[in-house]
Amino acid sequence: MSKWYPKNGRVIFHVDMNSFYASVEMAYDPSLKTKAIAIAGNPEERRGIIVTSSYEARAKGVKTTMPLWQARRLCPELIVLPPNFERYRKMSRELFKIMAEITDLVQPVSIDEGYIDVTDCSHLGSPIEIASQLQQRLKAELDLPCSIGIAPNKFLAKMGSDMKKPMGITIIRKRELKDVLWPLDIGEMHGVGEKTKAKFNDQNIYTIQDLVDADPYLLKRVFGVNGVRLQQKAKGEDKRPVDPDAVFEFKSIGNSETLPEDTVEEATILGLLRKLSKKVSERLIRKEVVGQTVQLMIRYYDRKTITRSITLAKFLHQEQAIYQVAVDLFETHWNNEPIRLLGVTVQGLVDKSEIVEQLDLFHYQEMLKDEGLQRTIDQLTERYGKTTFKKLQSTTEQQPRTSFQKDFLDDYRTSK
DNA sequence: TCTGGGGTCCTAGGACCC
DNA sequence: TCTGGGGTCCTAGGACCC
Repeated sequence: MSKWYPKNGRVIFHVDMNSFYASVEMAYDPSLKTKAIAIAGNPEERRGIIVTSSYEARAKGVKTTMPLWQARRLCPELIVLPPNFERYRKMSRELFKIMAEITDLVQPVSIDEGYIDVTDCSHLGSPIEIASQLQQRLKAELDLPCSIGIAPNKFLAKMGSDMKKPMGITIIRKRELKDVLWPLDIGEMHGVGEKTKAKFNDQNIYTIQDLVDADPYLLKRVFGVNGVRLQQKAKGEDKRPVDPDAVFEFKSIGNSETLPEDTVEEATILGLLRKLSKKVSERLIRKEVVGQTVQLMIRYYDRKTITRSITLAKFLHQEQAIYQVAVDLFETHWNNEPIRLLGVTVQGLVDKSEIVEQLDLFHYQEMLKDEGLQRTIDQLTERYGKTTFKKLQSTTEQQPRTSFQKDFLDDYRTSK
């Protein structure tokens, strides 16, 4: 083992692509290099925002999430491109393929960043040599710049990759924390956003050092488990492993869309719900998963946002089924005020192969449409309670075992 | 002329079970 | 007839990240 590797402990990389979407566009069209460019959702529409921008644009004050019109005012020569996600996904696959040549222990965390556990890669050189080679390869073969953080755990590696951009390599060692990490503003910490920063400030915590020194009981009381966890990380402790399989463990799949104009028009609304349901269904089917909960999101004209969801007795993945539930939720919960955005998400995902019972759409239709049956279900729900009713309904449809279940089944059949 | 779209995780309250 | 307390599931909302 090389002397570069600690005897105990790990060596983790965090690889972060620099202004990824803009860099991909520049790689495709080199004439864009050195120009101020930005990727913005729907450049034609009034509600576009900056998704990413080149360093030239950033120099003019253009920032991510800034409304497009504001960016154009700051930087009139800005070249605005619509996002080409197909292109970015393809590039993403290429760069993770290159990372995977180092080791299998690669965990993508988003389209443009990932962790690599190189603890057992000493045969390839020192960590800094491996990182440097990786960075050069990504630049040479894909024409994409990246920054790499090297540290004994994920959190510190993540903080490291953020410190030198573009094309930086930063090593953070445990013994250097007090010099390189702790002086930073608490808001710089990964996992601390605007709200948490303000809350920390209320407790007289302004730097990461302050968090390290804070009373753990106070943190637990005011911030819950998150406070304690953040303090652990600030101290440089983070045991989370690099998990190559995490990327396959989807928990939800959803699509949402802002309307060109706020609307109360049902035809427009239902049209969008249809479109969103279709998109979600296609993604579920492509990933070979089914879900049990459908969530509808409504954002009103004043940005007030509500979510309403329902967990079904069966799993679903088909467009028509998702659409019906979404419409049902919509009809029930819409307050008739103008709508800005709609979203449809399917949660509680399970591999399709794990589901014995296949969902049939008409089961849900039956429940909704057959008035008589619906009344029966309502009555029985009232008699047995909602949770119990659902449970009993599914168990007794197979084979009742307890006397309680048998009684229920009698009720169920009689009233049916 | 404000502020997109894809997610994850945590919390808190209510219903219900035992 | 009144009353506990632990645990799970479901739902809604919020914070955060890229």
